[in-house]
Amino acid sequence: MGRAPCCSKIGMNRGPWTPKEDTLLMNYIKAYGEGHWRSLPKNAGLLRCGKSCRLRWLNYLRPDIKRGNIASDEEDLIIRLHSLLGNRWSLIAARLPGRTDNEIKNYWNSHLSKKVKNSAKNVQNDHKEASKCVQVPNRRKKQNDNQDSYNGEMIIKTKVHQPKAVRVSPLSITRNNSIESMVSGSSSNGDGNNNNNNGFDHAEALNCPWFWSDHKDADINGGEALVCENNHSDFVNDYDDACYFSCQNYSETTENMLDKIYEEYQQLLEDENEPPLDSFVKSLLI
DNA sequence: AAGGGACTCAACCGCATGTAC
DNA sequence: AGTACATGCGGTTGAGTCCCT
Repeated sequence: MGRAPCCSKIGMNRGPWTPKEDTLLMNYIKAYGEGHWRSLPKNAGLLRCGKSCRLRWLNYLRPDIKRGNIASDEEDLIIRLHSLLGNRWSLIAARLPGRTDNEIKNYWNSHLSKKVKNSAKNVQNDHKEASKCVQVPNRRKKQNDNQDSYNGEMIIKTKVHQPKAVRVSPLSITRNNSIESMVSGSSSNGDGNNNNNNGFDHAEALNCPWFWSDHKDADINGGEALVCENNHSDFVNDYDDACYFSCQNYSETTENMLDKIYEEYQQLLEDENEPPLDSFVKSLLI
């Protein structure tokens, strides 16, 4: 006997969502917060599987979803993070504010994988051409083996770490965006039912390119979205303010920050005294 | 204009993990 | 400790659209 389905599919709507369904879902989440996905469709009057509702919310309806084309700096970061993390889409998405893992995965599969493959091919050809003319000393050659090019710039080719897919808790990625704090980790309160807003620090949010919340399910950057249970209205207002602020400042700060994040990843890789990437990635996970 | 292949992306699926009891 | 349920993740699918012939 196989695993029981997540919900009865009899009488359920499938396929594309209608605007009416979207409205029902948005209104419900606005009023009661997200979570409890299994019971949500029934309570919201939707003929949808809970999983489907969750996906629709996370990938499409969340207010912090960033629409529009992926910018070149984002693209660059995706490529670099993918070289480090492999197909860990949720981890990669966690470093790209407003982007969903699904979006990044699709973008990778439709655009970047080919682009990277072509770049690799070109580099290979270039190396072939170059080796016809110049004998590269072994040591130098070895160094070149660790590099790849993308859009004319050299990027470091590192071993792709592809551990078994594990669930990622957004809490493990702390809100000051530093690797040190990621490794040391901010602790979870372990409380799945958060009615308290005590984690939402507006001032702190305003100091971040995008804000981080202690609220277990309110990490807009970690693939999780705003949750507000009963006292949602104030929280939503704070959230909207923070979002507005983060959008305004995002473009000014993101590029440097993304580079910084990547440099920190690299630093960990290069520093022999530090735990290997495997440990680092584990430190991102609970 | 038609048709068919390529591409995109929302949605689905199965499995792994977390959590409550 | 064991079990059932809830949730998250990555792979895959398929409908819609675009583009070329």
